Amino acid sequence: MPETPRRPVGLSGTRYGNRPTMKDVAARAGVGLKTVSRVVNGEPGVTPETERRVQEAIDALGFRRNDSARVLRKGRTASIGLVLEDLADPFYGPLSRAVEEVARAHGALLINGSSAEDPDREQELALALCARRVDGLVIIPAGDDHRYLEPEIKAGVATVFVDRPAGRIDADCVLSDNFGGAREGVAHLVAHGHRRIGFIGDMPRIHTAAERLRGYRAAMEDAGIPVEDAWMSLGATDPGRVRRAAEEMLSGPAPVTAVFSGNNRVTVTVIRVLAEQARRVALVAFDDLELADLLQPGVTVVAQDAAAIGRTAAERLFQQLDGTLVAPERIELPTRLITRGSGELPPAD
Amino acid sequence: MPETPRRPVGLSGTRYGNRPTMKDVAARAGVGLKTVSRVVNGEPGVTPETERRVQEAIDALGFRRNDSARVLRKGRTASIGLVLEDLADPFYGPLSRAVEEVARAHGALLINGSSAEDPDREQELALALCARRVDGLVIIPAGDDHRYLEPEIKAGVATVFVDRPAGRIDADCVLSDNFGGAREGVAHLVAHGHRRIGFIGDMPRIHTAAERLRGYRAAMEDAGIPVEDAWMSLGATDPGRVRRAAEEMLSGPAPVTAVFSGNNRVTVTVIRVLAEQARRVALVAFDDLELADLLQPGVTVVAQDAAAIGRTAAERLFQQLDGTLVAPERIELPTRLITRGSGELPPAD
DNA sequence: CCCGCATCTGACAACGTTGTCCAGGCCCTA
DNA sequence: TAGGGCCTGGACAACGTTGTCAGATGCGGG
Repeated sequence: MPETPRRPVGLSGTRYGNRPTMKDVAARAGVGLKTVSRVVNGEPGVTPETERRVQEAIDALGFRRNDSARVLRKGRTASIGLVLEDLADPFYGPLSRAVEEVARAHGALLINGSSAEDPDREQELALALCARRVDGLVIIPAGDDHRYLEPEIKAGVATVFVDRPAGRIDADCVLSDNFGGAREGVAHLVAHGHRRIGFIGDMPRIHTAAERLRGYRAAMEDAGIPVEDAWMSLGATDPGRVRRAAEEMLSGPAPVTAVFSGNNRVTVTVIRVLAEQARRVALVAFDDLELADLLQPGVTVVAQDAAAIGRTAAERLFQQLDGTLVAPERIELPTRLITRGSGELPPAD
Repeated sequence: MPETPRRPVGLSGTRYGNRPTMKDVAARAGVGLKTVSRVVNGEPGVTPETERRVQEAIDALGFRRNDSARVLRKGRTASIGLVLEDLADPFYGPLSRAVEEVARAHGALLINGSSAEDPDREQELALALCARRVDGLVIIPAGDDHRYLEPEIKAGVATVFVDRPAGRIDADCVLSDNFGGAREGVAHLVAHGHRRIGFIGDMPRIHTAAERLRGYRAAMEDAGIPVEDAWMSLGATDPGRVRRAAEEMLSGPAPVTAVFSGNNRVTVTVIRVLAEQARRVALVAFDDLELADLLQPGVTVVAQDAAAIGRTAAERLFQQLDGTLVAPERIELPTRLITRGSGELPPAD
């Protein structure tokens, strides 16, 4: 994605086009303004004859109700905002879709934006959405301080954090069991005889990355294996860096015999590197991949259910709006270990 | 994605929360309404001292400008709508992200919705977006009649169709060269000695599917190969159907020796089926896949550049809004044949 | 024939912002 | 010191809709 010049989110320029309003319709139909409103909204108390005249005028003028004005009057926008990291990431597509589906079921539209993992951009987006008066906000946090949302939440904007917890405020959040999933995945490798197990993850300032790392450490400790620094790579997930990290831990006198990959972006690079190795290196990856079962060997993964996460978050959001909920809660969804071969390879010393 | 109950897109319920308005800020700062507006919008003509007082009041009250009201007044929403088929589809993620990026560069937000390939839902969504007075609309059509948009376009809503052309109206559209790409892909198989080549595509009522089929036929005709009905499957792309179709054309006395797969959903199933076959069957697939190069053999694909398509469409949309454009145009973006092995397999008769 | 009631309709204010325009105060100059 | 111009600030209308409320109309019964 190319860097595009930034311009503050806001309005500019002049009015485009000229649309008929209810007033125009009323004039044409020879009725009052409110009668048009009644017809448009299907309210009772309009004679069939009057309704027909109004409907005709509507059709003739191509009138369409202006929901902006409606929003202003009613105070609700019937739209929710979704701030995520990158819509192009295969993990967020299904998540976003699930949120949209729930929103749709509640008659709401979805506005979304990508933070590109930039806390400032996350804040800018979230506040822009609040300025639009979205009824609720689903946020996949990039930053770790969300106090800027306090006035919004106080003002009634329903808010659910997803994938990573909110920072420095008390709010609903829906997470995967990153710790448990990673621990299970690494334990799986241990169970297949591995002791020198590498971990390649994202920057630990990202909650999921930190939790998965913690899971890795826990599993190793459970197995009584002291972890060596050379086995861990915690940093950016660009292919170059991951490749170097992988190659490094696969070389030397005591190379790792298995790798635990911390997320889907890391995984694709790791798979490439492993495919180039002479010896077979075991792999368990966090996040599922579309063709994981067709590779040789199939990739054993710790799968998150992105759709379930999105659905849960959105449902909770609307529960907040319904007033069903009282206290913020932290919901952790389980992960699922799917064995396909790569995680069951024995150590090749 | 589970089917969710439908509810018409619209507003309901009562106002949530109570937010401070400019009036409140003005009262607290002891200034006039318009002065607050000036400060909020960074307009000139306010003494530093007054500005400070206003800013204090804003911070104290947690005021945030209500963009709904602003929209109503200014007539522009600084938001564009994107109607696509399914956000969870890996082809649309990058496309959506590219549109968002361009929108962001123009200070606009992106509202998007999935049509789920349902024409009614497409229309419902598009009109809901128009009611929100989006400045522009990027549509990946599900239906083939878009006359319902005529009043909107006349009223000044910029509109660009993507991936498939508009139906029965004259509008900008940005497409891949589906015909050329498919023709090239099939010709590639012919060049490697194949004559019995299967085609598994989507329903021909979908423009891209029809074009790719046309490309297939053209390439076969170029090669002087009469196409047999048994070699073609044109229907839904659910795994079951695709699997049956593939297995059918791979059996019998004169099975196909190569398959051209019409889109990414078809491809994943076809790959599975081919992997189960005793003999090696060549494959060229329309649409690239994330791990295509890591499979055995690597999958030869005709790749579309989803990001470029999205970017082009969005840029054209904003050109419409700038008044730079005059007549609707049809833009076709080239595809790219990427050889990775599966398309270069010789026929195994 | 008139009253009461039910039904239908429309005038008007309000939502929160921005654009227009004018008032008042200040400073500078004659 | 009076007059003119400039700068700051505010009153008011307007954007297009919906909620409130009261007026108009029609009909049946007393």
